[in-house]
Amino acid sequence: MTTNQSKAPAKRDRILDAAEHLFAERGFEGVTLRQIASKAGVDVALASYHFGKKDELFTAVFQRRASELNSRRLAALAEAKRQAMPSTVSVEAIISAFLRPLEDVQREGDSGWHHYLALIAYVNNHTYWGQRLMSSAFDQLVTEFIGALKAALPEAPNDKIYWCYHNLSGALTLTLARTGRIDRLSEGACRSDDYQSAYDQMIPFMAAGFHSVCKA
Amino acid sequence: MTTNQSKAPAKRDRILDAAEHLFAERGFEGVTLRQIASKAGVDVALASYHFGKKDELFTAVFQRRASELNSRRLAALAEAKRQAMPSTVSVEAIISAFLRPLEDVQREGDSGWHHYLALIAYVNNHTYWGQRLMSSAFDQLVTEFIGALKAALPEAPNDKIYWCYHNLSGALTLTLARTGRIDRLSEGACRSDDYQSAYDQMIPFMAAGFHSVCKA
DNA sequence: TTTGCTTTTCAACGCTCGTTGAAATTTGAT
DNA sequence: ATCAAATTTCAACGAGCGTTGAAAAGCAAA
Repeated sequence: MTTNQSKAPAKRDRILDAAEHLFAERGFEGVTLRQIASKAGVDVALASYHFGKKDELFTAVFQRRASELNSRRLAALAEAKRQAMPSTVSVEAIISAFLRPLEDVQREGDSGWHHYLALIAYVNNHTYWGQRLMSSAFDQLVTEFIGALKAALPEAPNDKIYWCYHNLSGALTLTLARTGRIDRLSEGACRSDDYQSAYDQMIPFMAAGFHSVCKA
Repeated sequence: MTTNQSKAPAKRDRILDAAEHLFAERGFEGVTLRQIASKAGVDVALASYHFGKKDELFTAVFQRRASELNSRRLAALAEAKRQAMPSTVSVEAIISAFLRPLEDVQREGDSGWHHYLALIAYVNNHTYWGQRLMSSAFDQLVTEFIGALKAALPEAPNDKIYWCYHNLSGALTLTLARTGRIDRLSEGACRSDDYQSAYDQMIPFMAAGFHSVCKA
């Protein structure tokens, strides 16, 4: 029951990995514990033993990587502030610090991060889970970035900042979902899994949007 | 079996309404046919009689309002083109023609459109349903708007146009999902159901983004 | 090797699911 | 009023669900 240290059983993590993959692909109700256990090579009862109810497993999956992602994004924001010294950091640099860590973990990491980011997309668009999980995992981080944006756009009305962040969050969420729709619409000119191109254009796009809306 | 005309049984439509509401709120697997039938005040077997399998009911719900929405958006685009004559229509006017009809149906209509737009958000972020339903319902319309954007931005690279549309689509999708997240983040300064404010800022935001990315 | 504790499996429970065939009811044309 | 067709309900099916208590296996200290 204590947080296992040196001798962590591998099966517990394999359940988290399998659940991460399947929840991201098919959502909470679209996956059964038996499918998760089967993918993890484990008896179905083991998931209940380690995590309790199904929704507690879902929560555990979601929170597993949240703090590391927050650390990376905060580090990127701090680095942007350091580089901008002594002036204030630009909107473009803030957005870059918000997005590039996602590209990083997706590139370097195993497929776990890949599925985790798709899971964020699922949760962020989901009323029930979004209310419960997004706030506890990411509100503090988002508030930090919003504060930086307010400093970079001192004359912006308060609500405009949040609406602009909403635009950024929505575009990002659709990117993370990787539905393949842009691939079909563009007849192959764009690919859902081409994160670099996605962020290369998204950063100047969103910066221009912020400046356009937040000037008055 | 023929498409019923003058004397349509009301229960068939009540099933569609109930399914629309519940599918939009909880997704395909998050809703049972018994819940739908109960909400419609109807026996559970009636859904199968009218629509066949559960996924055929889902498809019927999604396609019911698609063509009217397409008509409204196409009319708005045609009107924008007419007003711009003899010059070409602006990016901002194109985006407005894409978004404002959504605001219109949500304002005038019964709650059916309200739930339907949330259902679009669900489908658009869903890999399985998105692949199947979005294309058949909306690809033709989107291609029409993309063509207008290409005409308004003649020097824009092809892939940049699609990525910009992707940003627009993502922000719109999160708006339609109405998760309430922006309400909490902004501590009430913004409201998820304030469509007018959402579109008022989204239109200039996206127009500035398009111009910024699609110039080279 | 024994002992105690954690991890894992086994077997089963009570429930709800989507679907269906047949019966009952409603409807509309004659 | 009759009758055939469409609609709606009824009752039940087999399957799969999440969850659980007890048994089995693994493991580390003595």
